[in-house]
Amino acid sequence: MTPETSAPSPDSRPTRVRIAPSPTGDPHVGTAYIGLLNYLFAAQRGGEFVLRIEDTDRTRFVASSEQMIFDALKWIGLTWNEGPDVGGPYGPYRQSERTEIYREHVELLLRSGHAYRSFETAEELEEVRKQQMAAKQPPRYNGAARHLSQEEIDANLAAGKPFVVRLKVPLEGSTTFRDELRGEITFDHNNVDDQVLMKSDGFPTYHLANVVDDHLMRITDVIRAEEWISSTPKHVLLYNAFGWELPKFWHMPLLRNVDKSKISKRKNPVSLVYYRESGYLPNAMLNFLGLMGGGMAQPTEQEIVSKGLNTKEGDIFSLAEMKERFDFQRISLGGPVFDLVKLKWLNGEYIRRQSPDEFFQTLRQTLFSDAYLRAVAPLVQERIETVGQFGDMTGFLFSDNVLPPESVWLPKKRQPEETLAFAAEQLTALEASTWDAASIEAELKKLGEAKQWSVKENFMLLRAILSGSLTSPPLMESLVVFGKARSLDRVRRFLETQKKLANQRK
RNA sequence: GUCCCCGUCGUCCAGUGGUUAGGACAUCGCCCUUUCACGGCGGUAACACGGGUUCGAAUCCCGUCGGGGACGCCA
Repeated sequence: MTPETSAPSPDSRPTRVRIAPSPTGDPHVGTAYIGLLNYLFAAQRGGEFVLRIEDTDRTRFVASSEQMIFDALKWIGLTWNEGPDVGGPYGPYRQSERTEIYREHVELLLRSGHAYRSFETAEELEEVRKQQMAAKQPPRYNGAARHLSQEEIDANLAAGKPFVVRLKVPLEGSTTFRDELRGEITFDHNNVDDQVLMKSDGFPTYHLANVVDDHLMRITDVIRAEEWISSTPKHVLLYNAFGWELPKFWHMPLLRNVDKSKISKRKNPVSLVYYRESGYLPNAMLNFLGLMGGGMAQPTEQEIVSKGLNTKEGDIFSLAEMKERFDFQRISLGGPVFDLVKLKWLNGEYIRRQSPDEFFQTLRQTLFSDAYLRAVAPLVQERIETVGQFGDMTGFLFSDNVLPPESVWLPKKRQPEETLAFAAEQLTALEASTWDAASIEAELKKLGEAKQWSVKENFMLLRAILSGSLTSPPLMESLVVFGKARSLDRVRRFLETQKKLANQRK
């Protein structure tokens, strides 16, 4: 293990960091947050920032996601030196294109006795896990396959039985690693599971792929979210098994919902697409993310005086200033709440600082872009008699705060409670739906049938939530044009508001 | 439940043994203003608790409590 020392980094390798998003859906604010941190870290040390796509999960793979991630990161102003789109000397940068590499490395581990094949099915494991939970035991793999004889293994292999490869965690002892922000962290090996390294479909899990890639890509500092701390011992064990030098680990605090739980789409808009489409400015978003965790030193009294700063200026800074002053050692470890109220204030500051022409350009590029107007126009062309009526019909597509009164959203033969419950179901159905008119309609109808809601009741409720009115352009088309991220948010906000109102009445 | 991490106003951050515990957002009041917003001024509001260490603890140590994360053939 590395001896404890406060001397400058023993390895004089050039700094290389990476962001490794998984293309499973919309680009996430957490990705932007960790991306920003990695970007700054590299920029401050003259290092390289690598973008690697972790697409080893076939079941959750979303084809459109990768491009959306690129676009979203570029939108907030981050660029990378190496990645699937720009190439680089350590490619390929898509894990699905590196399967041969992982196969070779698994073979190495198998041969050196650091890993073993395991033939249980996912169902069998699930069963065991349930029993363990019921018996209040920690849910863990029991290590049965460790004891398979070579004959048994060969027989299973010959029979074509699917298998996974697991890490053989030592039964005794513990693993200690250094977190650059927290100091040493120790895990007893009896609390570390025999992690699956390669799935039965031949794809590696994150744990194997990230270690192999980080090493091969010469990553010096692993800057990732705190949720990874408990699997870091597995990674350390892997580095040791391969005989590789450890990178430094920096675990960043997790962004939180208002209730302090890990930020999630159920409780907070997390899609960068949502923020872009709702008219948040990219530099405001980046500034806000820089505020999370407190890595930016506040300006000193002298700076405030010499630069003539307002007191609130301490919270307002650009990417360039972050490169200059952001200090990783200052990061506070309490998980910061992603507070939309403050984000909105910050965004307002940025809007007010734009010149009239800049603001005009912002409008033309967002809410009044040609693309958006082109999409909205066909919804109303045959429904209006003067162009002046355009706003009357489409206001909800240009508004942020649409909230129908109960007289509008409550169907005649329904109670408020069952209606809100159904709206929550609609939200779930919409979340799961592909975003085109036919798919949305099918999902909603399926739900209506299951819950005994007529098509009319079903669609009118959603129409009321989306448009705030009983009259609107065609529902499905409106949803499509308004966009998935914003539509979901509108339903979510409707439900939250009604919940609050109900609580007030009590 | 087990393991790990964390703990200053409602929220985001300052504070690294001696401060009237500071700023920003939010909130409340006043001013500006035809309205709203912006802007200006002011107020309410926090060291989770209990033990130590020390002349002195928000700051150091221990415990309790609280919050969070992980415990997947997801990342």
